[in-house]
Amino acid sequence: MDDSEICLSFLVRQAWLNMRSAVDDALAPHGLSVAQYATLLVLDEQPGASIADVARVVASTRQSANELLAGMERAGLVERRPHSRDRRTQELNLTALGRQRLKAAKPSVHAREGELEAALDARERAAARTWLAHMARAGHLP
Amino acid sequence: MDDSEICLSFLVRQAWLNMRSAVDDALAPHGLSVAQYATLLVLDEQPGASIADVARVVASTRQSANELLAGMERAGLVERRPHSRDRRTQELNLTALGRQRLKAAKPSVHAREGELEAALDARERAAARTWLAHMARAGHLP
DNA sequence: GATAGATTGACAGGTTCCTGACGAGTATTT
DNA sequence: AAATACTCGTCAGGAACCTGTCAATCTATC
Repeated sequence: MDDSEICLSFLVRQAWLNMRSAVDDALAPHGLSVAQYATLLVLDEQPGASIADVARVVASTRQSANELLAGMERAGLVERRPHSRDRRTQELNLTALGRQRLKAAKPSVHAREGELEAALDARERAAARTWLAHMARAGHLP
Repeated sequence: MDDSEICLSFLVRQAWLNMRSAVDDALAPHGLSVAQYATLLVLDEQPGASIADVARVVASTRQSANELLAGMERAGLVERRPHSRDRRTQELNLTALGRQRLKAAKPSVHAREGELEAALDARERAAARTWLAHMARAGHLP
């Protein structure tokens, strides 16, 4: 295939774009964007996290996370209240609605992703995962 | 394994973000952005392509490609002239400068990418490539 | 304790990319 | 030949994200 000439980065980009739109489609019926879904995932695993925490986990910036969370608060998905000990930060927590939406959306996302890689065998899937995990982390050590 | 809990898409996103910044660093000395480099690659392989062609290959839109190409024309990297047969479209071609920049930058990009996945063996790299190629194409059938 | 350094959330401004629409030109159908 | 349906490049406007900066606050060192 002619993809051998093309840069490896662009192959990763195409894969990401394609998966993103697939997940977006799966998320649309639940009224969530991909970024919002990611934020819900983070806050479900780390309740009480700060805006900066969320930004770090999703590899974004404090500002982007701030704007995103403002919208999510307006939608009643999350709740921000002052931190008990650190007066700079805010504690972020899922609301009941946020938890419910996440619980409802998660199977759809997993199903859509599984559907995409259904044609590949377990060995390739596992190898891809280790490859991706490495590429996501490589270059941060020096 | 905490990777099983996290969404697969986000792993791909992180890998793409990481590779993108690495390639960006490799490209900076040559005065090129990632998008410009991609466009140079496309026009080197398909001389005389139109704006819409470029947009299709890099999975972007005509408008984005148009803006990008306007800047590259200003920088003297590409040249746009009216198509000989179709009066709607423009023929895009690399200038001598564009070809020279591409030739100079390509080894840097390949070196940086190879450096990133240096710790992985050939089997994993090959499996990742087929996985990525599949994920970049899956879901276009319906 | 006091002071320097780092961190948090917010504001302004800019970049990049996208959606939607338009006129001009081409391809396809009747 | 005429009408319809595409496709082309481009303009207007907006969404998403980033950098740079700021005061307020916490942490660490002297």
